[in-house]
Amino acid sequence: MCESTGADDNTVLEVACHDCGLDPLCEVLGYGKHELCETDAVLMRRQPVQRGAVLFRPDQPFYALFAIKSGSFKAVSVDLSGKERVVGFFLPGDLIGTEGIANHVYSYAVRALEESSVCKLAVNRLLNSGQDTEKLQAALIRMLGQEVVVNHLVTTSLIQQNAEQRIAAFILSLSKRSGLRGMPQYQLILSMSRSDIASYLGLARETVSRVLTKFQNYGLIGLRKHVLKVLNPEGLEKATIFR
Amino acid sequence: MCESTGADDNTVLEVACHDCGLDPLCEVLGYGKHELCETDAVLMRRQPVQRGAVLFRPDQPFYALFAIKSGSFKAVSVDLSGKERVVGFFLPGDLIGTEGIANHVYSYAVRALEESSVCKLAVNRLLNSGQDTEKLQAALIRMLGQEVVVNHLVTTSLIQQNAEQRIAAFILSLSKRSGLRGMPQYQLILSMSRSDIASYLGLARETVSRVLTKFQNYGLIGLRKHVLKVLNPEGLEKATIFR
DNA sequence: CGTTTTCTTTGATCTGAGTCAATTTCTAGG
DNA sequence: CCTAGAAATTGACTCAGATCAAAGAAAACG
Repeated sequence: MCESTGADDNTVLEVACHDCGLDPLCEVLGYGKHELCETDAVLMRRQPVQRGAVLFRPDQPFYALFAIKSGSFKAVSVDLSGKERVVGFFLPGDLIGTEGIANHVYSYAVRALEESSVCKLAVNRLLNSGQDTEKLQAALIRMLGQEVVVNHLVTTSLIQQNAEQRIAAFILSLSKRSGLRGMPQYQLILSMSRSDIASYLGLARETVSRVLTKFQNYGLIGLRKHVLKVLNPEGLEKATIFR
Repeated sequence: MCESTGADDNTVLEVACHDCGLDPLCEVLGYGKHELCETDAVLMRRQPVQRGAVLFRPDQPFYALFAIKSGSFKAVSVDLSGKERVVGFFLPGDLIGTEGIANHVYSYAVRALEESSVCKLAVNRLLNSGQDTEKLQAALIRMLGQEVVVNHLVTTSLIQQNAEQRIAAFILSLSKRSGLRGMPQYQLILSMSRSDIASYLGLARETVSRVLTKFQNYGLIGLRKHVLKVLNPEGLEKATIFR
């Protein structure tokens, strides 16, 4: 084994492979058992990533998919007017880079929000890997199909909602994703800044701040520094509905 | 041949197959040459659809992908609060139903906005079709990958924009899609109602109305009934940027 | 450890877009 | 062709959330 996570700090939260978005492919590849830490490996597991490090930049040729093992990332793209916008957050188990499959280049920059680790699948080496092509393709189809579903849900809900609804939905989405990946559902680390959240949700950072304190006053959440506790999930759920 | 488009009306605008989103699959299937109009066919081409007719409803089991040959459709879903929301418009060449691939059910209703025709690919019959599975899968991957790219673009842009920017971007997106599919780029038919546009963009229908007249006054577009002419594409492009 | 810089919160004000209401225009049906 | 109902436009008013401003809390760094 060559796991170099370093810290045996028990606060490091990792997804189990069977809860990860890349799992369909890893399964076909036998979890890369025979090629761990080889530089030319198709699947490289648990690569450490420093806080602030960049996985890839826009217009860089597509060469790999990433799955987050631990930590978190943000996706940033620069729009036509030159402004930076956060276009996504990624948590353990999430899949990064799927747009590159059709585009052949990445379309945004992805930056680590904290000390993290990723599994890296070198797609360009996949076809020469001697694996069963049909199974690989089937796995890719499952993953892409899932991606389409999730993206569409995000889109259609955010556009129609006001500030409170967006923020309630944002918190619940973090919470649900975390739970789905076998991690604590009601205790979240907001590793991104308020400005990042605001940019992602299309709000001013002052609004994010105000709504978060409002939610605290209502007892929906507890927030201390960057640790967010979901105290009343049903209440938050209702907050996403009423207008 | 058994093309039953009926009307030889030369105003009916159709995409050519090589401009269609379903083409990667149709190509593999040899465009269904040998099975036109068979009821158990894998690929059924140019099925006529009445104005107002429904292709599928939410929660209905996934069984087919559709590609629009002519006409237009809207996707409608009902949110948690019970309100109907337009979540997408489809033009000739667009692919409908991709979310069903992973979900196994459709997630919204799709309704024809006018007299239309579609090509229908019975996915459940695809695997038993005796075709080369590897090629079929590769085609599906290309299509899904494309879908991921397009969806993400739509999402991230709409959320950050004000009313004028959204409407300018909406018009340009219709225009570009139309041009991309080999159809007139600067003369569009707005087959959907103002309310539909408003619902899709997350605006009030009065706002859509006001902005459209503003754009007319600025000479960016010409609008008579449901025929929209893009008079100044660069101007519209700028309108998507400045805030 | 103190200093600087960045991030966050809170308050005051302003504005874009929603809502309500009244016409006007379009469409479908007889 | 006329008429009823639906869709679209236009105006007046209101309010959610942006912007501006300033103070307070954390993080970064020599």
